[in-house]
Amino acid sequence: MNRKSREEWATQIAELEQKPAPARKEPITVGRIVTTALTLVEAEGFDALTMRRVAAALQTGPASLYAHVRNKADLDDLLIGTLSRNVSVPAPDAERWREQVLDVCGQLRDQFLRYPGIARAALSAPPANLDTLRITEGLLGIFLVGGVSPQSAAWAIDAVLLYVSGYTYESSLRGGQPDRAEMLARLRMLPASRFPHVVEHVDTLNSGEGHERFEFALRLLLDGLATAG
Amino acid sequence: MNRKSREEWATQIAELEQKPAPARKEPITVGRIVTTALTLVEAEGFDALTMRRVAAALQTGPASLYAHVRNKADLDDLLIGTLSRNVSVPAPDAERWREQVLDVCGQLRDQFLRYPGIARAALSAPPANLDTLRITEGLLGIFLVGGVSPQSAAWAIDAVLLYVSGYTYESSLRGGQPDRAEMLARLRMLPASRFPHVVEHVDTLNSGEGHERFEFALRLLLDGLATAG
DNA sequence: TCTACTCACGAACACTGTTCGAGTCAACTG
DNA sequence: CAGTTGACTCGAACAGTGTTCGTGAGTAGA
Repeated sequence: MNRKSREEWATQIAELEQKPAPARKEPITVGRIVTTALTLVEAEGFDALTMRRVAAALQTGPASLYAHVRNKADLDDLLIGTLSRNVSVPAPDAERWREQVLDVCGQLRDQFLRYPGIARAALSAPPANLDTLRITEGLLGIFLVGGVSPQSAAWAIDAVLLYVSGYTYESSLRGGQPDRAEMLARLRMLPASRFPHVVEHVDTLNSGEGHERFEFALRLLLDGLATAG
Repeated sequence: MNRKSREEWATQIAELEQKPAPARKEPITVGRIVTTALTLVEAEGFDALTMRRVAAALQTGPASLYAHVRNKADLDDLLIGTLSRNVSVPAPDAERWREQVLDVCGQLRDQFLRYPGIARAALSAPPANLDTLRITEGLLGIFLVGGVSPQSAAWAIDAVLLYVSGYTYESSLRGGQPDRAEMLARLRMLPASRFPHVVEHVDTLNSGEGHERFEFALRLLLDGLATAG
């Protein structure tokens, strides 16, 4: 029994003493990572989503996450997938196809707005995600039953989803009303000589409560579709 | 003459020796920073745009930039402003207002595509930038002369600019054809039971050469405008 | 009981944006 | 002409980022 084993013996005893119940830490899973990440984004925004912070919330180090998730980008995709799984696509109804599209887009919008800034991940996400494809599939069915040609439908879906992501991203950036008041004040300072139309319609430019702008843009797209075939 | 001054004396002599022509380094200006940043983005993309790399290209340290630029976000704004200054807005022509809008959007699109990924900065940029407001002003004039109501014009401009940014951002992410072939292959692997429409129209979904999708979406918006007033 | 094998994770690496404070130089002022 | 002011430069550092490596612990199978 040499010196070294004496030390080991001592540490063993010490461990015995100070570990009454380490309680077998609950194992890390992809699901736990995703839900932790989502609550983090919901509370503090997408910029606060950090491998380190997710790991800390799970009471571990960042290295532990990489056994379940390839990348941060991979994690972002998982989040978008989870959000997409929360929108329900209705069975196509030829009479109400426009409203159905608006409904799906509205659901997606609300999901994105609930997690501020996450739309950036949606813009960066690869389009071959299974969960987002489910939405594409559903929209495609709705468009086709509405009499839209496959070509137009495909491109329209692209445009519509792009708009939803862009809209929600912008919305979550420009957060509150103070920002809006500030911008109005700045717009009023513009010289009317160089910006005649902007100055004249400054109030109109900033109008639009709730999601009026959102619906307006989407209806524009859909109405154009109906006329163009 | 103590020890310290001897050292100073020595370093003075050494400097005299080794500085035949330090050539008075050209001073850093906002303009030099912006052009340096733009060439960097053009060559390596927006993700490579780093204060350190800009500083290195100017043969200095990152701290030197902060005397001319408040933030990295501030630098991003300057870049967007510079790009916006490169698009020329035509004098409104009631007969051709739709084509004029498409023209302006096309210019903006080409500017953004030339500097891959910079559209993200456009999405994050505050809307009260003087240079982007010049474009808004121009578009507003075109819409109004085309008989569009101020309300619709304001919202349509928002939608159109948002679409341009989103489109160019996505385009510069999904870079080349290998990516596209890969995605096509993946789409073909989908089970037709769950994704009937996607599988059936897989080729249509990925069609669209050049900027066909771009023009399609914008025309949809503008045509809808014409009918909706 | 011994051996694989998967998972957890401390430590480190190479980055990032940003600040501080000391130093340098040009231009205005008395 | 001397002196001071104020703008500019920039080395060093700080706190934070994503990611990898190697070690170690625990479980499952032979």
